[in-house]
Amino acid sequence: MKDGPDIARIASLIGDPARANMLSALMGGQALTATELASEAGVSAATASGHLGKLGDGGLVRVNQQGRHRYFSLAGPEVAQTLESLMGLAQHAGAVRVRTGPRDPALRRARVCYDHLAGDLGVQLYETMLASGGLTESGGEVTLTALGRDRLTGFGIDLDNLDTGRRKLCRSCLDWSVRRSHLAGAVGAAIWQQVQHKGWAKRIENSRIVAFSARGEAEFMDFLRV
Amino acid sequence: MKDGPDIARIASLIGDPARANMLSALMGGQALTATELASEAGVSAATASGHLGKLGDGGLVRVNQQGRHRYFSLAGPEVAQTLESLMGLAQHAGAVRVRTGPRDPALRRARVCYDHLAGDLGVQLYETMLASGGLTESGGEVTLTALGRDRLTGFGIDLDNLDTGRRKLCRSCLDWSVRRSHLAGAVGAAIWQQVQHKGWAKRIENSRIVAFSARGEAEFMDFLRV
DNA sequence: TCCATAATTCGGTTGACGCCGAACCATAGC
DNA sequence: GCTATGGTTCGGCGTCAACCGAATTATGGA
Repeated sequence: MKDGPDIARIASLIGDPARANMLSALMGGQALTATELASEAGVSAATASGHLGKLGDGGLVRVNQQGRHRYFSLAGPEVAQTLESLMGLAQHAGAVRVRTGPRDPALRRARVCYDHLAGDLGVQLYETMLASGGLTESGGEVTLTALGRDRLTGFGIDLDNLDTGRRKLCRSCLDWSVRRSHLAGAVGAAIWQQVQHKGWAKRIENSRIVAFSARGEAEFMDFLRV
Repeated sequence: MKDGPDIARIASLIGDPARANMLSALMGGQALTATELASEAGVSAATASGHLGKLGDGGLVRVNQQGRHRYFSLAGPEVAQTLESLMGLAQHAGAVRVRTGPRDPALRRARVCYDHLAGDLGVQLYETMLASGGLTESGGEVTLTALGRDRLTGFGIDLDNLDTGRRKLCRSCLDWSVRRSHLAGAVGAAIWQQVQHKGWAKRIENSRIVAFSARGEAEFMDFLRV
């Protein structure tokens, strides 16, 4: 009633089913057009437009005009993190959707979280990088070591180009399915890009699930073990 | 529309202003009665009762019957963490309440977050414990070292009694004002208990602000420096 | 036993918001 | 220029949920 940020305002933004569906869809990390989001949410284009306006005002999504298309994406990693956090709560409260098909285990194994890898494999990546001394964590801050930089450069990631200062290089993000952290931030995103680029894995259409090829998964595991 | 936890359900629970006020009040960590929460939210007892029922169904609050009073508290640390996360977003989106009085700096300096210390001092505690080797962090898991256990025992905390397995001993919690982590979990709660017990600080009535005495703050700082 | 206080349940009102269709603006391509 | 398509704005409809007062059920104390 008195102090602190106005939490109800943005929670109610997320609290509408149509908007929540849109945000969930955007958790895939891709920018989507208004009509795609409308179909994702199951509402008409007019309704979707209204919702997207509100999400924009609330600072939850960003717009990117491109010709006559308007591409929407999450406003930033903090938004994605909050959404994951909410998913964790919902999961815990047993409020999973009825439609929990056989795809669910795959979702737990590997999925895309905004713009980086999550699920079992994402957590594994993060933890082995810590254990092998490529990353260090202190005070909630995650940083690359010299060793880690070397290894990523060898993996084909151009770190100098990444470190624009606009976005934190490394960040830990709590995983709703595994309940441990995985690697987010610019480096997390770059790794996911590279994994796709090498053909090790790709996203399943219209889903957050990441499918590794047999060979890709083996190579990924090798990369972890180094 | 299809997969994952039902995020809209619980977000809409938090999204109602009256309920959000109640939850914010419970972030103080104390259990409050239904009437106290009603006045906190500015609604009638009847309305509050309805809200509390919903919050209970949604798994966000726990009830504790004591005589003819029913004490409500947050269902767990995950709930508190999610709320802080939402506050961070709201803060970032500039959606702070109009009523940002002079009390705000005090809130940033030291406050109680559910059942442990937050704000500048909370973050400082966490970071010096990491830096001095009392804590280690790995894969999002925070653990006490032998050194850390010694120091806490010397501080007057009975760790054996704390480690019931029911609750994680250490956990990092993202701070919405400082945007870095502070120490939560059973140990975080115990430290806050002990700080109060030693008379170093106490909560301001009906607020999350923690007021350190001059002497108490000095002693706290000494404790950090060891 | 009886009264005061905490809390929930019920009925009815009201306002807010999500929804759509249709009309309207903008861009791209011919 | 014209036309197709993406997107927003407007008006009106319907529903849902928050709200309160009053009645009802517990509990504790005199």
